[in-house]
Amino acid sequence: MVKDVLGASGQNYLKVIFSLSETMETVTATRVAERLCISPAAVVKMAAKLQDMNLIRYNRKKGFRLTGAGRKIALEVIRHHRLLELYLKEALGFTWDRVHEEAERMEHVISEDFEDKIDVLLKHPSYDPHGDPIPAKDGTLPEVRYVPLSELEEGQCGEIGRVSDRDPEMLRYLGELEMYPGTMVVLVKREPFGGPIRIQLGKKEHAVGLELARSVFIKTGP
Amino acid sequence: MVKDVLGASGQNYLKVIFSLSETMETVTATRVAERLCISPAAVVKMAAKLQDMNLIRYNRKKGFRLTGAGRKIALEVIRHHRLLELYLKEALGFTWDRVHEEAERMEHVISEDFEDKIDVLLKHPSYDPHGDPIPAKDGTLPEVRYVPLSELEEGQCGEIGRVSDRDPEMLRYLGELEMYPGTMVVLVKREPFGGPIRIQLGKKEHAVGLELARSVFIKTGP
DNA sequence: GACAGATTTTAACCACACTTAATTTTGTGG
DNA sequence: CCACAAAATTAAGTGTGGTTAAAATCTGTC
Repeated sequence: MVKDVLGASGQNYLKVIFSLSETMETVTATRVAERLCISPAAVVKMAAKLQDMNLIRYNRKKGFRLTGAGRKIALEVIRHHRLLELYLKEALGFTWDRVHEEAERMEHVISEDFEDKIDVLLKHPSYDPHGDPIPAKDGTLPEVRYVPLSELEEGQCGEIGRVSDRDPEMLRYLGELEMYPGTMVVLVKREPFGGPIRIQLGKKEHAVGLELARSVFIKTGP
Repeated sequence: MVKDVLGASGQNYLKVIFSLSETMETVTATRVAERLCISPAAVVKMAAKLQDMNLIRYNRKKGFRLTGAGRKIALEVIRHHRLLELYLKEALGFTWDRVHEEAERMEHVISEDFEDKIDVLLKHPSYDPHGDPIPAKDGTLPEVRYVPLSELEEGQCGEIGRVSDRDPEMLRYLGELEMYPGTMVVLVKREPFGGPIRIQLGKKEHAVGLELARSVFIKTGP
């Protein structure tokens, strides 16, 4: 497998660079460092190595960009991660707030054979439990463009497309509110001055904080 | 988990020391080095560290001995390994010659939660696909004492208890011969001068080499 | 009891992936 | 244009887990 030239650490850099690229135009060393919880110095050092291996382009101004080879590896790792998340939930009964951590470790050690087997068992799924798209084996990634719940207009409704998987606490809370991908929400009212956002789910109404509303992404009209 | 004070490397030392102890009275640094495919020097160095951590006792004469804490960790890792082997075979359809390698990497990253979940799914199994006993969560290990097929008397028969899981080639070959744990064999004749051993399985007779016969272990009478 | 040949251990070194601290670069307000 | 803070980089050091080569220690034989 292409990625096997790299240790778990290098794989994580590529994965993080890829996902940061989806949100930001320029991915700086400092951003990567924050996401990986390491020092910027370490990132700069690894950057040189990854550039030598032709997996990324890096310069101060334009930040990190993945090369074709780098992107390929990033997608392989992300595919592992998301397939594992779904597998842990569906086959082993993990709750959705626990799958991220477990997948984070397993993604670097499973073989391609393992990957293929769970892919078949899950019937070639396209989305993980948090609504993130699972890259196909050929590197294709379903294009999704959601809008944060916090950006919805008052009265506007939509289906939850995905939720941020980074904070288990938040996931547990979202679970209590039954805010899963696929659920319909209506933004009832946005209280002013950083106040909560009132939303309706089915019959129930809830008031959720801005931080949470920024971590829930809505599939708006076609 | 107790073992989490150690990296994958340290865990492997304990695992290897444990399993070598089952066969040999004194486990020397050189034996451990061979098994781990590293230099004896590396083993001696790690030995000092593990001794500091109170996981082993080591001296030139008596070799390696696990302390209570060391044994506990070794059994945790072995439990992971064997549960994973069985899980990979039963739940994911891996063939028995491939499970060892995969489990070898996964055993160091799965959580206790993962362990518990596959244990339940497999209905608290006692043996892995090669017939090796799976340590219980409390550190209990079914006592098994088998005799190598190569030691059987001519005409003696018995049930295959376990086979060595180290060589995938051999496992594939054993699979072709349908020599799985649970299968009954009769030693028909032992050809002299390091010659093959003729055995009978069901209706079929085979001639197998000494190396193989030393890797298959027979459950003899009670 | 000396000595050859294995083992075992020590020593010096390497790669990896991080750290902190000091330095350099860069973008911006005054 | 200059100073200054923030960001990026370099430098030096750490811990882990390996290597090879040389030194020390055993072991068995004559």
